[in-house]
Amino acid sequence: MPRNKPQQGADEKKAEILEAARKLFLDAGYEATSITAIATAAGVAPNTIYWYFKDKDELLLAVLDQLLQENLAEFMSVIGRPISEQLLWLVKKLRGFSRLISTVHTRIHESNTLNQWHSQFHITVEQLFRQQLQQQVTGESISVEGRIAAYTIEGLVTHDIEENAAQLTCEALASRWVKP
Amino acid sequence: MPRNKPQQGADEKKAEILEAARKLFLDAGYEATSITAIATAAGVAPNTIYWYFKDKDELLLAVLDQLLQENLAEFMSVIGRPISEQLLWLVKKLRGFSRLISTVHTRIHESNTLNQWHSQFHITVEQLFRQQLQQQVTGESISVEGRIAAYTIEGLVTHDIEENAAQLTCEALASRWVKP
DNA sequence: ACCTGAACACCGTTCAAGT
DNA sequence: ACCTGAACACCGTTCAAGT
Repeated sequence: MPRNKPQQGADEKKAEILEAARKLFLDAGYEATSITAIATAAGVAPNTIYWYFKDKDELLLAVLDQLLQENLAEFMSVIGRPISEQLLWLVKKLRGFSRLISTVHTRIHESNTLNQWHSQFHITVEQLFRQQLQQQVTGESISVEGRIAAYTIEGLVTHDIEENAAQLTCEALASRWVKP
Repeated sequence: MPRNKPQQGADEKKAEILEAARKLFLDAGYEATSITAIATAAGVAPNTIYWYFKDKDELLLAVLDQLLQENLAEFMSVIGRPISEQLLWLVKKLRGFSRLISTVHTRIHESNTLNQWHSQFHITVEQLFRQQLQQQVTGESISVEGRIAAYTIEGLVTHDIEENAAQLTCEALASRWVKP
């Protein structure tokens, strides 16, 4: 005997908590954002959050999933352009999440689920690179080139250097892949 | 009128605290290590630590300084070898500190002194690369190549992939810098 | 099913007091 | 100068109790 109206407003509440967490995580960073702060912003008691999310890490995971989904779609639209432009676009885009990216790398060692998410993320990203490098690079070095690109971009993002230097670096990366 | 014996055993105590912190930070990570745990390992009361160090970040800084000094000297001895070997040596060496490296990147946003230390560290490292690339790469791209190398190594270290993949990546990096 | 008040164990840090 | 007991404000999380 199924319930047709399980609860109205419940999913909305969860969305509100997630939205509050997202804003605070991006603005102040994961570490500096307390559960209490999220609860206050969402208009609930702190422990209410634990009805919707297992713990603070699962809240982070939900935010990451949301950000990934949004920006992956956006990235697809830029895929036709020259590779150096794609790379620079990625760097600029990811700059907004640099704090969170560092947090993920740190919390990998404390949260197993976050570790899995991160691995899956890199697999996804490197597959994207692979597709583009397929016609430009000899077979055996594709995975290596993908890694160099991924790590360099990660470095450019998390070490926020000047925009000009980032552009030069992206061009240098792309120039590696022109066919002889 | 100078004191000749300012206090005996005082510097030793500080060294003991530092040693305890270093071991715990490397074994369990900075975040998972409480001041109380360090104090217990050093045989003092938790608040005693604050007589020797301003806060937990300054303790981290002291550990980093110590590790840097030791391993910089060690690195000098490998400087004659082929570049790809140097890179792989670096990766293997830094693997032992990967947790701490991630922590530094995260805490940059919370601690100003740590931020300064990190900037200075990258300047030092890139200067080392620059010296070696000087004879192999055209002048204008030296800083870019140094950055790619530094970030790739950082990625190899913090994403602990298989040793073989790391080696291939180091060789690919080095092969970029052979003179035509 | 959904939400909360109260409590728990812990955290980094401070302060007044001891020697 | 060096060290500590006690306290402070806070943290993420749990639990019994309410609706």
